Amino acid sequence: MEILDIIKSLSNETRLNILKWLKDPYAHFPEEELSEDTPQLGVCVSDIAKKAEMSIPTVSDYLKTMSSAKILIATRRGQWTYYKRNEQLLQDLAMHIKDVL
Amino acid sequence: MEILDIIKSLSNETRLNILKWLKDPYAHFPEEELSEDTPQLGVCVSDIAKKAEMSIPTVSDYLKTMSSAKILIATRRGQWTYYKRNEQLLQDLAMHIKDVL
DNA sequence: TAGGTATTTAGGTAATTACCTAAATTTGTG
DNA sequence: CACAAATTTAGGTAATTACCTAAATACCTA
Repeated sequence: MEILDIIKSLSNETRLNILKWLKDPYAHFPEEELSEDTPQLGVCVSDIAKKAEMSIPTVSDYLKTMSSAKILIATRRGQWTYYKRNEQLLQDLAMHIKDVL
Repeated sequence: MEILDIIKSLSNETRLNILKWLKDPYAHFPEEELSEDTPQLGVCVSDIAKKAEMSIPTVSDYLKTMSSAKILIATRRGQWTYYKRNEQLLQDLAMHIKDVL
């Protein structure tokens, strides 16, 4: 766990919001963008970009940064890339801050 | 707790190191820089700057940033400003990441 | 009050980050 | 294969952050 990369990937308001939205996609994305696979797969780049009101390339890069830091998990399915949270890493991060930092 | 400011104040390697050094000053600073007051007061700016091998103004600014985010607590004592960790806030941060983020 | 030490503030440059648009790539489909 | 949709990559500019030195301030003590 590269703590500095993880923290850096969280040090931006939009990225932090994305993380929160993905905690409960059903509460934050329109119904027609969700499916039964949403819990397993997460949400695709363009839907997240729309929610963030930012350009797709910017958000694509944010998501890539966050998955490099292992905060998000990417799944390519056809032409779509879905991103979901890495709950395990977030719990590890909390424990690390609690005990190590 | 302004989570974004807290995370930003941790998103730099030197600032992260300072936080760790202050967790146990006796393990990280030379004996002659420590006293019986160290646990209550923390360590002064110039000693931290020396340890970080960076200029005093830079470190002074880092420490100010961190205490604005409430991660550190500053105590002015004569001509010295001592900084110690805010353990409560760090625990709150860990819980916030665990439960809210 | 004078002079010394610790710190902070001001002001600067270099590096990094935050975005964007345009172009390239990947994948599905007729 | 050609074309369309989703994404990524490239390449750019503006804003922010990371440092530094010099100057100003705060506080001590003779």
